[in-house]
Amino acid sequence: MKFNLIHTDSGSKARAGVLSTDHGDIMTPIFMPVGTVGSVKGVQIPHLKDDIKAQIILGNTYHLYLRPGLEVLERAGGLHKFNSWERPILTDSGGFQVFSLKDIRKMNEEGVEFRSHIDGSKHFFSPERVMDIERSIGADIIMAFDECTPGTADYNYAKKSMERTHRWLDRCIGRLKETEPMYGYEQQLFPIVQGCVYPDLRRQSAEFIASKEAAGNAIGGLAVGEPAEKMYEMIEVVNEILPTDKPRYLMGVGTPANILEGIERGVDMFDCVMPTRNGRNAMLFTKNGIMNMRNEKWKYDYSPIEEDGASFVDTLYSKAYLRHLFIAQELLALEIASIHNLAFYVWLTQEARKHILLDDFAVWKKEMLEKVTRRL
RNA sequence: GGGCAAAUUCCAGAGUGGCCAAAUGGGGCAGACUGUAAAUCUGCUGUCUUUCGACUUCGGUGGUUCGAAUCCAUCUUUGCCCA
Repeated sequence: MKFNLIHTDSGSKARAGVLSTDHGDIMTPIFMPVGTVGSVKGVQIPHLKDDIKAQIILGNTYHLYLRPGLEVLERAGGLHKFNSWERPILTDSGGFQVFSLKDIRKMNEEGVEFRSHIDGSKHFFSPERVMDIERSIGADIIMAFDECTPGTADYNYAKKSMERTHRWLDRCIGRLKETEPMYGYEQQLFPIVQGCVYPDLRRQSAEFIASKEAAGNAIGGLAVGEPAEKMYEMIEVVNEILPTDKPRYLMGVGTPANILEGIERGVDMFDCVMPTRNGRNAMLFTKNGIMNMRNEKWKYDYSPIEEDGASFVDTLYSKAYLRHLFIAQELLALEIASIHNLAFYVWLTQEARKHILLDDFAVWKKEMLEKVTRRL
């Protein structure tokens, strides 16, 4: 895996680069659609590839481990073969599930005991176990097993949690050294910076993570309950320390505005469920603002979903028609909205890249930010 | 022609003397959603008012009662049954 930093914007910290993997290149900054259980909900591979122009998608270790299970994935030859996505894949480790499924877990130094949200069965994840599972899934980029600290955590908890994430990281690295990729291509571990909203913890964590000299580094534990301004401040603190010659991945973020702010502060990779989940709930993101497609105001609006939109769905279908599909609870509504939002998100990051290369990112971003946050 | 049953707020449908502006579901309107336990969840949905509250509603009309969607009379409409 190689990261080639092509240009850094002169008016900001925004960067354009190319991350090369055995499944192809990724033009950063990039938005990565989330495909938790091995599918980007509601979107078929050809649309993902040719229309949305996704360059890399996510999968989730916790979910794939529970269903379909490792046996199915291994016999398929890994997740790429199983879901027919031949481009790069990144797997999250289950660290976020430790956070979001907190009612059905027990955590200690060794790892985390979960109850399956599907059938209640007991399972145990340790850093070593998670690395083995990520080997079986076979993603190009595999995330370290961390604890995603809530944004509201107090200093002491945040510190302890961060230190445990660091110890777990060493165990992840150790395990990967003992094992080999299963399917003949490279897998690289991205460690995760924690530290909640406390600048000194974030600095400490960023230094620890940077010292591991991983192929790429992630910033976790943001957009989990803290104010957006805190998040931006933490990104700045961390990116002061993380190496410039490695990609930086801001996990789970976010709104189009969050992404623009992240890029401006030197983030290269993003993922978020927002375009798909909110899309399924009738929220459309466009370069001119946000639309709730269930609103009555679109009832007789036969204009395209988005003029000059990033996807074929934008001009093929009208606002009134898409509204009708949502009101009638037609499956097609979910598909159209998901395709639209994902295409917009990928377009937004690739457009940012274009302006970084033109060296006018800061100007473009300011204008875009204003448009993208409007409510239509 | 005779008999029986029923008419409730946008729809369906509870309610059978005061706790009823009226359950519940649907529909409608709006909001939330950030490393996906989410095609999910929340709020509002007679009128006026910021709230408190006031006012008008349960097919029509007229009664009984301190008080009626609920009881009585009658009319209208609908459904079912018998000729």
